[in-house]
Amino acid sequence: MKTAHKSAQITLADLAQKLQVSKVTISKALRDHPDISLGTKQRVRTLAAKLGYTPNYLARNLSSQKSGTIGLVVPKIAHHFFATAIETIYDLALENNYEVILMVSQENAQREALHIQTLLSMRVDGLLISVSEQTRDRTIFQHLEKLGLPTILFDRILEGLSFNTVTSDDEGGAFQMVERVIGSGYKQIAHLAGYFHTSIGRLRKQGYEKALKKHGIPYNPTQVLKAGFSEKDGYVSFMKLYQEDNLPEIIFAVTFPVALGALNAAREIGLSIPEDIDMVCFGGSIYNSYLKPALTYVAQPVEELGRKAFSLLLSEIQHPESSGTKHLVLPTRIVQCQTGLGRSNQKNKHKLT
Amino acid sequence: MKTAHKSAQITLADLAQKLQVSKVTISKALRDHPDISLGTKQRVRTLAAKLGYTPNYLARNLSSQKSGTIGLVVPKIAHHFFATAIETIYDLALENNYEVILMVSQENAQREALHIQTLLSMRVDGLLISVSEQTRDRTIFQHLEKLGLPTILFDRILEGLSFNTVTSDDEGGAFQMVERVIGSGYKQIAHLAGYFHTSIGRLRKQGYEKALKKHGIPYNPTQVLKAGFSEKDGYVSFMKLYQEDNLPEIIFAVTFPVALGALNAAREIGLSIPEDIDMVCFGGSIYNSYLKPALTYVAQPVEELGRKAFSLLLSEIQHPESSGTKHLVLPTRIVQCQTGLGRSNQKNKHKLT
DNA sequence: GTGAAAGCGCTAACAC
DNA sequence: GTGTTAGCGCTTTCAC
Repeated sequence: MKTAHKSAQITLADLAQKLQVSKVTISKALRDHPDISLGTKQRVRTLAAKLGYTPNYLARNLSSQKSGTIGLVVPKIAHHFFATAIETIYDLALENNYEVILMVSQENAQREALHIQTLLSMRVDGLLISVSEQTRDRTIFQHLEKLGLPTILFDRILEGLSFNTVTSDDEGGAFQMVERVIGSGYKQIAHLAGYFHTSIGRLRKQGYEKALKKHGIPYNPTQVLKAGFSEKDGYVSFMKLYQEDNLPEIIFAVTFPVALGALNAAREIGLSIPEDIDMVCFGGSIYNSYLKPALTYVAQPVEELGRKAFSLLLSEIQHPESSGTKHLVLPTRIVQCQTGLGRSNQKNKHKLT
Repeated sequence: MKTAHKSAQITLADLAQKLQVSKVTISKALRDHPDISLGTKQRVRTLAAKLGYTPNYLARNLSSQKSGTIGLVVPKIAHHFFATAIETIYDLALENNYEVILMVSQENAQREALHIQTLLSMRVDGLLISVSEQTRDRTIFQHLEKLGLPTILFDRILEGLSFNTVTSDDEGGAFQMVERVIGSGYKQIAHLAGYFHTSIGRLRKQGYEKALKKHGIPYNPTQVLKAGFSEKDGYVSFMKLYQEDNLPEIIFAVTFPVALGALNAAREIGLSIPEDIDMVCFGGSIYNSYLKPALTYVAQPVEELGRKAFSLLLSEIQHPESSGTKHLVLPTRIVQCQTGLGRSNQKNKHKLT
């Protein structure tokens, strides 16, 4: 038999009555306010603990006009980058006495807008957002801008707005990687790209392009496939190249999941990597080292990114007046594994045309 | 230059004033209350949209005494099982007009208790919890019981409490897997187990034990290593077996991450799988198919588990009086991949002692 | 159809 | 040190 739920929640008034003092005294005692004597504090706390009193967050924050809460919006959760960033941010929030409310847009722009609305209605003190791959409509973001709610965009950002941002060096990382690949002797380098309306998609492609240009390799638009950031996208793009008989010597995938999808497609077709076709990507995973072959990739400073995003947000919350938009770009580095080592590693070419 | 934040949040009163009606009218109009005429509703909504009015969740829920929010507490986020469960639950919540507040305990019991407290103070309508591997102190759970707050434990549960639970058939799945392994000709089967104070740890070990017993294989305590559920634990346990010169023919790991850690250790030592030592585990991952070898594993009905947990919670919230504790146990199935196929696959034994 | 009054549980400002 | 008085922004009776 269960106790009816409603009846069980103790309030300040209950404590006040039991102790024959006013609600204010209880409230102050519980918050360790200097006004209250030690003895009273003790008695209050003891009773509160005994009765299992839990302050009502809604009432407290409504009354005090602050929430102690930040909103975190990410496109996905089952993804090394976001899972790590989320954990970092949770840790920092805990240290700084903030609660974080996490919302997952599932790469869906409508859902993203909905979640931001909810967070707004919860009156969070600030927002940390990594934009979905589908986001084109900026209405909700402009609304945020107008509100002046402290908001940091991280990793996947929207340009041309006044938010502070923290990103990896997407263009530079891609450039470096493609340059290295060229250095390994490759000339036909396909790019399984992200959408170009998304910052990381466009920038990584730009890095790719610049590296080609620098080394006098012509840009071949049929080998740049614009799609999303998921496994499925990588699979589809690889298959498209294959069906068009347009497979390159090496693939540079825009994200780790995309590379995984491509790997999967290659395996289905019966091509082995890196012998038949080589592959590198932007972004890693804890699972990469277990792959055969482990992919050479551009490593992002994920934790650093989470930390910077959080601390920027914190300072925005604490000093709302400080002007001047900041755009932090954190350096990436290449982690050399078993791919991208060059044509000498290829036992045979995949096409005999 | 940013607008000061505080000033920008519109309230019911603002709308009421602009429209020269009372706050109540606005409130009702916004909630589509039948009291209000269509014309008024229209005017109210138009203005609200124009001004970017966002109802204050805190005030609304404090006043109405319900939150429309459920709390979700999981041990980890970067783990296939939880990531999937979380996404499923988020989807269902959205469909049913609930917000979910996610808290991650990071396998830390204190943090778990803290988070449950916070959720309580947020006055969530119900709780979905998967218990951390470190949880021994049940105080907070007993408190929940006393409160009568609708609470469902899923996957990692605590026994002997009155909560409804949803789990995979941990014992049955383990039994089946070990029986199959025995059928493949193995006799020396080590179990990298979880903590036995955790439901899944104890039950999976029980399944392992029962299968051995049924087939007349003596239980060897030195080959059952009690540890956590993470990669690190798998690594350490494997190394321990190795250093004690006590490696078995095959390993049955309590979770996928544990298997991964063991895999890692094996690789470091220079043992190949499944040739030198074979390995299977409980629970899969989207990355498994990319492993070399892909591990044969006991698949859990993750989404189903999330769905059932959510719907149990919903019915508890809606019919708090219904008594009788339910313990749903969902069947698992074995996914045969490239391991656990038998000694005929082993090129050579790893020990020549 | 609409609105006035009361109150959700708490905190802030100011007395005493 | 402690308590009184007013709200926070909203919803809920219950009149009109």
